[in-house]
Amino acid sequence: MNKTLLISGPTATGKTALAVKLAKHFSGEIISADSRQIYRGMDIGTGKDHPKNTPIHLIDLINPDESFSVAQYQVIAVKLIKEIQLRGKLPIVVGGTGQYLESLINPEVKTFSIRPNHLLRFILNPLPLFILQKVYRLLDHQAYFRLNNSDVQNPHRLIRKIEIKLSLQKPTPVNSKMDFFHLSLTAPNSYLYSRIDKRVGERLKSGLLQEISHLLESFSWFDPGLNTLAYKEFKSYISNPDPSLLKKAVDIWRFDEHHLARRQKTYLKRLSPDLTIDISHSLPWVSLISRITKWYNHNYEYGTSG
RNA sequence: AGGCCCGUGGUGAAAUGGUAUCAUCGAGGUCUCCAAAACCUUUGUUUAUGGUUCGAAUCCAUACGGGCCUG
Repeated sequence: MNKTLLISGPTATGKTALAVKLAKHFSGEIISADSRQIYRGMDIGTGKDHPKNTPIHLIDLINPDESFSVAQYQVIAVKLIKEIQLRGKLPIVVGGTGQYLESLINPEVKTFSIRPNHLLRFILNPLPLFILQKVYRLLDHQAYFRLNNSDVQNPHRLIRKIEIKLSLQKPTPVNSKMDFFHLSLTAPNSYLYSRIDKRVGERLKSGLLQEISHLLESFSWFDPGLNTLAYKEFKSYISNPDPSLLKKAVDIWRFDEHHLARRQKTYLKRLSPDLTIDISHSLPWVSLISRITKWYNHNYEYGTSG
């Protein structure tokens, strides 16, 4: 049994609620693929509004002053998926972090195994873009000219590419062969935006600002966790609680959420889901269940290329 | 009603009479260790009608819209 159900979708599409229902129906266990819900204590802003009686794996893994990466996620998630499958249950991966999902769908890519070189990053970080371009061009002339217009101007991506090029490690892929069913939720932008705006108001009311103040007792704005939507926008307001700054912060937060939803949509489109459901229409529950059941019961032992 | 200001993309601003620019929103995209990150591309503008001028967002007139002051 190597079946794994994937539920993706931009923010505010109700992925978790659907996952909980499907977990009951198929006797599954939920695994989060969310790069922000891994932070402990960041609950309201990242939307950890999960039902208490349903356990969710891979949330609350680290403190806001620690950093985490896809490479780590990939290793932990693959291991966990296998464990759940051995227990005879269906792993249901739920999340909106496209890169995390992609690391499970395409595990054969090897560069994740090349570890970060913090000294190198420290040296390269302050350098201007054109120097980074020059360095990478010297290291790998052909690859440099194959870069697209977006990547060639992206310092982070250039630094990572230089790091890989200079690494002495031998790249090794993660071993994982799985049968995924990728269900993706979506909706028109205007529909998502109004849901987001409503949710923003609710999160403020449920005490987001108190959560931020509480976090700041132990952590700082420089910590990676606090550089997150729903938190970073309040930096200036927290240091100077002026009502006009609050309104500004909330507006920017809303726009950041809209922007996020759009980027998530483009990323998830690229992953070509097996089934995409528009949540602005009513959910076709019966046909959805039968579709998943069909996949779940189908045996791939012979006759398919895998 | 009179007087004085002001009208530039959806929003906020810039432009000695000389190619209307920038930010933001909006839209599309890139992607295998910051990914809720970082980066790229892009639609859209001088309130209207006249006038002066080789040339008007800019100067003038009128209308319309807004603000402030006075009654």
